[in-house]
Order: sequence, then C-alpha cells, then structure tokens
Amino acid sequence: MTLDSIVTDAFASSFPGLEGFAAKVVPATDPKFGDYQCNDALKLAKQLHSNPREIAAKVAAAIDRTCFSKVEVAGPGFLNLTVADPWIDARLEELDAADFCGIPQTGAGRKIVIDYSSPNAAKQMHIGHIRSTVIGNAIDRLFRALGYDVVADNHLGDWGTQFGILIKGYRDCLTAEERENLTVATLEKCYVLSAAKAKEEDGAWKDACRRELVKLQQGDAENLALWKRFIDISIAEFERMYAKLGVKFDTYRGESYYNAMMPGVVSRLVDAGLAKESEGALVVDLTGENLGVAIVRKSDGGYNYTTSDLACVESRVAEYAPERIVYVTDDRQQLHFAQFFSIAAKMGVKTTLVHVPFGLMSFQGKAISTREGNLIRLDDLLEEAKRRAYDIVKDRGGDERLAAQIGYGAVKYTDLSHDPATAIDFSWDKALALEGNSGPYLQYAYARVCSLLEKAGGESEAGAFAVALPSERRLALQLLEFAGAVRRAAEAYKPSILADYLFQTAQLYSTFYQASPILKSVERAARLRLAALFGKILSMGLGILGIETPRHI
RNA sequence: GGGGUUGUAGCUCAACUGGACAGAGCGACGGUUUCCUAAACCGUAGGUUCCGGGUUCGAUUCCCGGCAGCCCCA
Repeated sequence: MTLDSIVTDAFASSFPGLEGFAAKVVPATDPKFGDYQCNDALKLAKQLHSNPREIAAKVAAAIDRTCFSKVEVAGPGFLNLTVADPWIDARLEELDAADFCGIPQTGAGRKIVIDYSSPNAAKQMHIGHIRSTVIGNAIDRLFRALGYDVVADNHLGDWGTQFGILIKGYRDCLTAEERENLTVATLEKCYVLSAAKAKEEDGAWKDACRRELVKLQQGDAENLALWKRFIDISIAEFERMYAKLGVKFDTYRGESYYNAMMPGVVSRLVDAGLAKESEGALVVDLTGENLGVAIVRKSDGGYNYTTSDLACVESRVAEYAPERIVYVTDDRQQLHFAQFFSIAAKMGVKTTLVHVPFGLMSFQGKAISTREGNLIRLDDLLEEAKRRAYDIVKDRGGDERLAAQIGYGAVKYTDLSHDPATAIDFSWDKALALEGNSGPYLQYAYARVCSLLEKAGGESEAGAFAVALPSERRLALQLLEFAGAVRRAAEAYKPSILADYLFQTAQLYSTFYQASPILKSVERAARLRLAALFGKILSMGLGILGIETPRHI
C-alpha cells in the first residue's frame, strides 16, 4: 500500500460519491509539519462547495493509521502526516533490495532517439558546445535509466559550402607535411586562409572553391575522398573530447547522410499541396499558425535545415519507429523547430517530436564567436579543469586520473545544475567551482561514505535499518524520493532536477554525518546501513548525470 | 513591427507545476577539528519574487496590461 492509496481510500470512504479521485501525498514543505502532506481536501472543497477543514478532518478520521504516528489537520485544510519509524525502515529495505535503485522501468520496450551535441566538422569544439553535449547526454542517460531503448545520434554539420572552401584550401594553402599529418586544428587554419582569399577582389579563388564544391556534390571521387578524410579526422577529434566527457553516440549521421533524400521530401510536400512556389523558392506557409513561412528549397535550388530535418525524421521513423525524438539545441532555433514540427505533423509523421532548448552560453556578456576572439577550446577548458583539480588533489595523494574525474565532473555539474532554459555566462571560477553546490562536493560526500564503509570493514557490518534521529529520518525520507526525482527530471527534460535532488540529499547526509557518530555509536549497524544506501543512491544518481564517483579523494 | 524567452537575497540559481513563514550556494560576519576525510558542519545578517491589475480560501507559479534584458523572424 502506497501512501497515495491509503489516503485515497480514506477520501473514498468519507465521500462515497467520488469517482476516480486519486489523492496525492507529497513530501512536507517543512519538517515541522510532519513527513508528508496531502492538499487535496482544499481542492475537493472547491468542487464540493464545502468547508476544506471539515473535509480534511473527516478524511483524517478515516485514514488507516498503521503507517502513521501522527495525522493532523492544519491551516486551511492541509493533512499533515507523520510516518512511523518502522514504516520508513521497511521502505528503505525495499529500496535497497530493488533493482535500479527503485527506478521504475517504464521505458522497457520503448524506443526514443536523442539528437544532441552536433558540432560542425572540420572545427574544434569550444565552450559553446558544452551545453548540448552535456545536457543531451544526461537526458540520454536519464531515459536509459528508465529502461528506454535510446538511440543517441550526433547530427554533425558535415555538408555545405564550407567544404568547397576547405578542399581548395587543402590543395593550395597547406604544406605537404600539413597535408600528411592532417588535424582538425590544421583544417581550421586552412579554412580561415582559404575563406580570406575567397573574399579577394577578382573572385577567382571564390569561383575555384565553388567548382570544388560542385565536384564534391556531383560525387567526384577525389573530392569525396578528401571530404571523407576531413570527416573521419573530425569525428576522431570529437571522440577524444567525448571520451573525456563520458559521452558515447550510437550513430554519427550528419547532414550528408540525408542529402539524397531531400528531393523526395520536397516533391512529397508539393504533391500534398503543402509547399508552394514563392519568389523562385519553394515555401510552406505557416502564417496561419503564427509561424511565418518556412523555405524548403531556396531559389538557387539548394536545400536548408528544414528540408534535411524532415528527411532525417522520415528516415528515423522508417528505421527505428521511435515513440519520440528529442532534439537538444540552443534556444535560437525555437522557431525553426516549431516550423519543422508543424510540417512534419502535416506530412503525417508518426512520432512525437520534442525540442529541448537551452540558453546560449556567453562569455563576459558577449556571444562566443571567432569575431569576439573569446572562443575557448573545449580541450583547453577541460585541461584547465584537470589542472586546477590536480593542484588540490596532489597533496592528498591524488593522481592525474582523479584530477580528471574531479575537474571534468566540476565542469559538467556546473552546467547540469542549472535549468537548461537559463542562459549561462561562462566564467572559469564558476565552471570550475570545487565547493558548495558543485560536482566535487557530491564526489567528496561519496568518497567519505566509501571511506567510512571501508573503515567499518565492508558493508557486511551494516545491519537492519532503524532510523530514529531527526537527521536520520530526513535523510531516509529523502532517499525514498530518488525514483521520483529521476522520473520528474526525465519528464521535464531537466537534468537539473536530479542534480538539485542529489545536492540536497548530500547536504542531508553531511548534516547527519556531522551530527551523529557512526562507527563508535551503539547504532553503528543501522547507521552504516543508511550511509551505505545513501552512497548507492548518490553513485547511481551521479552516474545518470554522467559524473564519475571515485572511491577515494 | 510580430513572435519567443528571461526577470526571485549583493552575486549565481532553486522552489516537485496553485499551497503553510519564498529556499540553497558563493560572498560577508561569528563559531566547530585530542572525534568516522574541514572540498565539511552549525549560526547571524540579507527579499516590494520587475511594476500594475485580475482569478480564489491561497499566486514566484495561472490570466490581462505595462517595463527591462537576451534571442528569432520581416
């Protein structure tokens, strides 16, 4: 019997007329009110046009008391519930025995695609790529934790005019040695040089670039091989970053993958009467939905993102039949996705499309761009994070590996602890925070649990749960909310909900740990058990955020 | 001009989708190590939740109207 159903029963027996009324029991907003509360008497009073306190009193009288040590009506009609300690112990026992730390496997047998990170090929990743990568990966892990079959796809920017410029630059701006040992950094330099020459007066270089592009598009073997090489080098470089960040993709399907499908998409749009000619371009008019006009084929015959995204969604539906496709991109693309989703719906695409927009990262209030000259390479950020962590860790016998776990964890947590919707202004100190609400705070809490258990001689020392002190009860009740926090984070596409939960949990543990001796206590066995369960939940939760949990710090 | 989004403590952010006295971190000030990891813990100070209306037992949350920042589209 869940608390929900116990209270629902009490409502049902007090008010026989209620059909399908489900009471909701939530954690108390303040410990002084008890452990849980139910606010439904207030809601019901509105429906029934009667006094909420009387309703609450009637329900309180009807509640089965076996789980509760106290049930009272307070304020305008709140039902405050204090559970009996043995009830908590029994729930903890269940939680500890449950698979997946009690996370319901609601996604079993269900497939979703998550599209994130998506950097442009032939460029190095920079701090502007952190958000999509880290938030997207946490959403990916959240859904896997719920049992979903997830396809993580990296929709690379691997096609377009920049490759004409790159191929021309590769041939005429690089030394033989640079061509031999080609890196992404070299490709970047090569692009800058070639693009600069393309702006020259006579236009000869620009024309040459265009010719290379056309050859590539027409399948010229040499240019195609070069393009392929650029992509392979780019992906290898991205994977070097992803390895540091603990990110793994199932597929790397860039725009090029959908290239050949685009004419088909356009002709279907025309056949369905959705796309119409306008000023030489082909457009879908969405002004009726206040979404303006979406161009699906430009007047020069080229396609744009809307078209390739439509081809992409059709391809994914045909291949995977996912119930949902989630796109994690910055919030500038909201209109684009609204247009694309609307057209997809009109084409009869059978899946739910979700856009998770996040606020753009800026640096000292300015946009991150080459022009502003504030483009901090992701690799440099991660190295600096590791270096700062190492300075602290080395005195305690920590090595480079530990420094990386802590430094990278700090960077990831900083991002994940904020609601994706908020814009973030990058600063070294914030990104690399090691105290307070930070990744290392959580890792430190975990390391202390591990150390404690080790000193105790392993988890075998732990006995039955027996919560008693307020600090133990509060920690215990918080642990029982884990699955709910995971579920809410996934439903809202906000890893920050889980991060916030874990931080609060670690705070409650620290308070308990500080206030109550464990090893030297007569309650040793029970407290060790509680500490061990906290460690298990924390480690699982951080794992879902993609943050590592070293056992020693 | 149209649309989106944000506005909460000095700063950075929460607030479980309408609940009780709006909470954390950082910073400030003051405490806690013969004791399980002080990257920790405890306490104090700090608020017109941008402004004005509305809805109701109850609004940071929902509705309307403004203001400001950022973004997108003509």
